[in-house]
Amino acid sequence: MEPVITRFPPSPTGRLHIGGARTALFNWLFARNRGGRFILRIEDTDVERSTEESVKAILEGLEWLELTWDEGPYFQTQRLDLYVEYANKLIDSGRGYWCECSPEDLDIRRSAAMAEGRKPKYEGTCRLKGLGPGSNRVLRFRSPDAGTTLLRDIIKGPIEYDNSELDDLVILKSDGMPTYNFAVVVDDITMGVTHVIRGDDHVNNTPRQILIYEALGAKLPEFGHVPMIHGDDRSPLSKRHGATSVMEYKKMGFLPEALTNCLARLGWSYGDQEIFSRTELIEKFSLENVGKSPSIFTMEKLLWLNAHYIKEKRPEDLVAPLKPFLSQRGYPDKSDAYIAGAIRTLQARSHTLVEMADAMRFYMADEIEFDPDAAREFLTADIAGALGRLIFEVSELEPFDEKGLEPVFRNIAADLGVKLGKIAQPVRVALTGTTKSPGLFEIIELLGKQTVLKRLQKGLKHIEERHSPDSV
RNA sequence: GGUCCCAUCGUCUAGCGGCCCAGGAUAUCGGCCUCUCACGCCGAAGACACGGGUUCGAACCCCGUUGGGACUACCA
Repeated sequence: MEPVITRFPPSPTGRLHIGGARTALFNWLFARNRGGRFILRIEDTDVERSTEESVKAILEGLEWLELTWDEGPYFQTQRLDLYVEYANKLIDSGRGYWCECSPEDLDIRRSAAMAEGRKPKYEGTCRLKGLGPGSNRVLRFRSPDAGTTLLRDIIKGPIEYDNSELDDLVILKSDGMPTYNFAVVVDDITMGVTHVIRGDDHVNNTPRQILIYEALGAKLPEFGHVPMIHGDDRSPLSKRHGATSVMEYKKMGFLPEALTNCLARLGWSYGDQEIFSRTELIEKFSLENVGKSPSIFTMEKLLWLNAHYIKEKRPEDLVAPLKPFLSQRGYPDKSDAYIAGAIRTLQARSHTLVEMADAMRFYMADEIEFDPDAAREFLTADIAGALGRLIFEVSELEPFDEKGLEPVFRNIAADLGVKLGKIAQPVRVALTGTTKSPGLFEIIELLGKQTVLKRLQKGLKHIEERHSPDSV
């Protein structure tokens, strides 16, 4: 069997967005699954809108998702000779001709046709003029007037088009640049692409492209059109639906494996399985299991998957990805081991690295603030005695660890005839400033005796000040 | 307007004529666990867009309707 070659051809006019990332992922997975090659090609023939910054942003996104390419990035603007060469082949075989119609003129004729209820297609005005190249002239592809073109789509099945629906499309613009439909074909032919896996929005371009393949006498690749991804109102995904670019998800504290897993399951499925490791994805991916209907992208599943991967990772492996979020919050530096320890207690409680970094404040900051509501409810006079005894016993405790801590608390609670929660909550507020946190004993051990005693004393002081006669 | 595509719980989906009065996941709600919050576990509610066919039998096949989407550029 001939080796599989797939490609991802973004146009550098923006960031790598969710839809593009999924297309890239599918191409990458398909190539990896079949032991083939994956090519990255930058389609920058729209010189007006293409930017180098976008190229960088797209590469950055692909790299973050670890969608490594085997060839490229190729740039279409560096392959212009090739398009001219293939255009000449078309001219020589009578399938290409120069056209002098001005865009303005065409516009007028198009809207006139629309207004009269006719098809707004190019009428072939310059077909027989026998024009040569010249300024303000474009090269058009001579499309057949009759017959049909069949697209055998791996995902959607066979689709037949009447050639009469297709008009003579421009293949070389007046600035000498090739148009999309022509450049793709030339590139895919010359790069040996065997499988064109792309978004649904290209289905209707495909018959035109097939016609060009045929006119060039080239072998057709396999086509697979994956359904679009929409926003929650079923309209195309756009900024108003929230984050659309892949790197925004990194900033929101998502792990690349979570996004990858999520994207893979948008449109593709493997029975009832939801969680896929990278190798599993490569192993199990196939175009046969790609669905036909468009899907809506929401963050619900992504959040769940992200929580799953955060939970699953070794704490020490989370340190590096978490650090940017910690320094972003201005926390003082701590050792990696300490951070890893904090992560361990927060893993099951965090959906994103942002959440985790926020929750980590009491571990990192030197001073903590008491949440007013929490302090009012739990830092009350009736537990001052217990707190005092706790401070004493904790200061005496050696070794200072979870195992030794728990009995201390339980004994005090038992002596007072109350449940553990009765003293646990005030202590929690004193240590973390809030009523929600990881397990008390693991917090205490990690924080260390000195910090714990300091915060407990501060808690006690808060109670005393609150209840002293001269305060209200 | 024309051409093309799509249609199962709110969402992602399984289903490829009988295993389905439709399964999983997520989200929601309830319970359990418990030092709080989570996690985890258990449970509840929740869908075959509609109308016609075909067939002994249809979520699955056909036609139509409706609703979405794509394309219709010297954008890609």
